[in-house]
Amino acid sequence: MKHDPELDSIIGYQVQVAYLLMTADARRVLEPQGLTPAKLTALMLIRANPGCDQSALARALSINRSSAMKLINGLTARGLIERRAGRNLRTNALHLVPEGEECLKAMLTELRGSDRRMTERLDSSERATLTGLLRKLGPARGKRGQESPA
Amino acid sequence: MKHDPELDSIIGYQVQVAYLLMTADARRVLEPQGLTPAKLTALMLIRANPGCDQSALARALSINRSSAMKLINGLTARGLIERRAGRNLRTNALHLVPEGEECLKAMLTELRGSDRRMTERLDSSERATLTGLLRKLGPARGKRGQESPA
DNA sequence: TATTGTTATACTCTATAACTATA
DNA sequence: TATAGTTATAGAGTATAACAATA
Repeated sequence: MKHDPELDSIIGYQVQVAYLLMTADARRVLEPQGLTPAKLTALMLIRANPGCDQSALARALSINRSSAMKLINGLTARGLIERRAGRNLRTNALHLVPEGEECLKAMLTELRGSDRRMTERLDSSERATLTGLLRKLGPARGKRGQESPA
Repeated sequence: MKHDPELDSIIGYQVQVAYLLMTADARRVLEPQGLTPAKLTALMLIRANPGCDQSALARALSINRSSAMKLINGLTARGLIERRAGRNLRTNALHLVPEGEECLKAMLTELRGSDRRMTERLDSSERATLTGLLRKLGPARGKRGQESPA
């Protein structure tokens, strides 16, 4: 199958190709533990914000409350996190349980290994340049033009 | 919600953040036409390979035949492509219809506009550097180490 | 035998809408 | 009133398994 060269001039397409390449290997190493990048991100957020409630987690993940429910139910059923009593009677406080802490640490080690393999053709200067340029993506803010970052 | 700084050292995470940022705007501009990045990619492949069969398209998109069926059914129902008689009696030949050509051109214009907005903080030298570095991602090949790019 | 298109079925992730208890 | 958690339901997108027709 031929590939349309018109796509090569679209940065977003190049980013997508890179993303699919990187995420495929990340998913491969997380799979034995039944985790996905999204679930790992949730665990990281809970570790960084112990006691957070479900709605805050949902907002941080850009998903809605009911989607977060399924995610949290799954992580709870897997024995990685638990719901404790929250600040008041209508909120839950999310916490990693010890097995969740261990699992997360192990998965981060795997993920770093994957990341190292997938970036081994870049030297440390190139890595810094790449992450710097990636962070400059997104609409220019602060300009007096039309504001859209709603 | 705090964000774990450990993620910042993982290139794959930075790529994912950039991907989500870019794809969100791309989806926004494609949505009025009922298209997604995946559907647009399918249209591009069919345009670049007129008369290709469904299985070849599926392989190019890294999805299986039955997933490709749904995709092709959707694009056909939307009046963008059609199945014609193929090289033999068991293959279909996929082609864009005139409305599909027009729609694709319009969507590519929208997509380039989105891409320009999302990369406006990069000058042309930085864009070239970014795409060059993105293309260097992936496991090193050609080394005499363990071959895994199966 | 292997491949193409197809259908049936199921799983994951996401969403909306509505309900309840609480604030 | 507004918010947190929950449940039911639905829609994409993907997959596997099986089948008929054809190569």
